[in-house]
Amino acid sequence: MPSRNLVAKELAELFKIVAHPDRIRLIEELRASQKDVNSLADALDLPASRVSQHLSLMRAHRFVEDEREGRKHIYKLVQPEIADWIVEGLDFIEGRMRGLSPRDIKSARALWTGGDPASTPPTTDVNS
Amino acid sequence: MPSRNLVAKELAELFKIVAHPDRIRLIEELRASQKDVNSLADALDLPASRVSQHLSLMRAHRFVEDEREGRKHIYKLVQPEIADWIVEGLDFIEGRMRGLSPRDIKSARALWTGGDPASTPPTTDVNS
DNA sequence: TTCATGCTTGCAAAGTTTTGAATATGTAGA
DNA sequence: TCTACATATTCAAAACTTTGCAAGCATGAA
Repeated sequence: MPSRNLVAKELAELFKIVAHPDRIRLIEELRASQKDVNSLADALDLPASRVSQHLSLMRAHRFVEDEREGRKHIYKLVQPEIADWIVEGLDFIEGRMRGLSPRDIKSARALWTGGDPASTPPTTDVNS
Repeated sequence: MPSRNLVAKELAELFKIVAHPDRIRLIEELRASQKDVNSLADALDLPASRVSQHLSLMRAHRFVEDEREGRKHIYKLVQPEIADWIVEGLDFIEGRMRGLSPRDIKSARALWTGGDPASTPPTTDVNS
C-alpha cells in the first residue's frame, strides 16, 4: 500500500514550501494583489535577491506565477485559496505561542482575512 | 509592525512539524484511534526508535499526548481536527504530483476522510 | 552603443534536520 | 533478585536548507 506513503510525501513537500516565515509573509502580501519583486522586498524588509530566491522556489512548485511588465516581474498566487488554508493553521498555534498573545493571533487573523485594521485597539484581553 | 512577523514565524514552525512524511503518516494513524509506539512502528514500517523520536518532537510541540498503560505508551492527537486541516492540503497538490495519479489523491482523501476503501477499484480515469 | 534599473543565478559558509546505532530507563513477570 | 520488553535518549554523521554576497541577464531610455 504505497500510495499512502506517496501522498504523505507529496503533502510533506507542500508543507515544506510553506514552512518558512518569509514565504508565509510573501503569500500574505500576494493574497491582496499581485506585486513586483521590489514592492515585496520593501514590504518584508528583505534584500530583493532573497525575495527572488523564495519566489523562484515557489515558482518551481507552482505556488506563484510571474508575468512581465516592462522590466518588472509581477508575481501572483496560482491558487489564492492557499492563503485561506494557511490562516486556518492559526487554530493550532493558540496553545504553543511563545511571546505571542491571543490578541496578536486575533489581529493576525483579521489582517489576513479581512481588510487591514492595522493595529487592534489596546484592549486588556479578549474573550468575547 | 512586528506581530505580523511573529505570527508568520509561529505558523512556519507549525508547518515545519507537519512537513515530514512520517509525521504526516503518524497523524493519519492516530486520527482513527490512539495507539502505542509499536503499533505505529508496524503500521509505518519503521524502527520503533524512529517513531519515538518523531513522537517526542510532536509531544514537545503539543501535537500529541501520551498516557501509560502498563509498559506501553499510548499516544493520541491533542487536536484531532489538525488531521482534517492536513487533508485539505490535498487540494493544493493535485497540480504538482510527480508519479501520483488523480486516483491516488482521491483514494488518499477517502482513506483519511472516511473509512477504509482499502484500494479503489481499477478505474481507467476519474472525472465525475 | 552605453547606462541604470530590476531581477535572477551561482556559490560557499552557516545553520538545521534527519538518520542510524548504541545506550539508558522504566515496568512486569519469573 | 534477574530478564525481557517497550520506549526514550544521546550522539555523531549525512543530508538538506538558508543566507549573504557577487556576478550575470534583460529591458528601456538616452
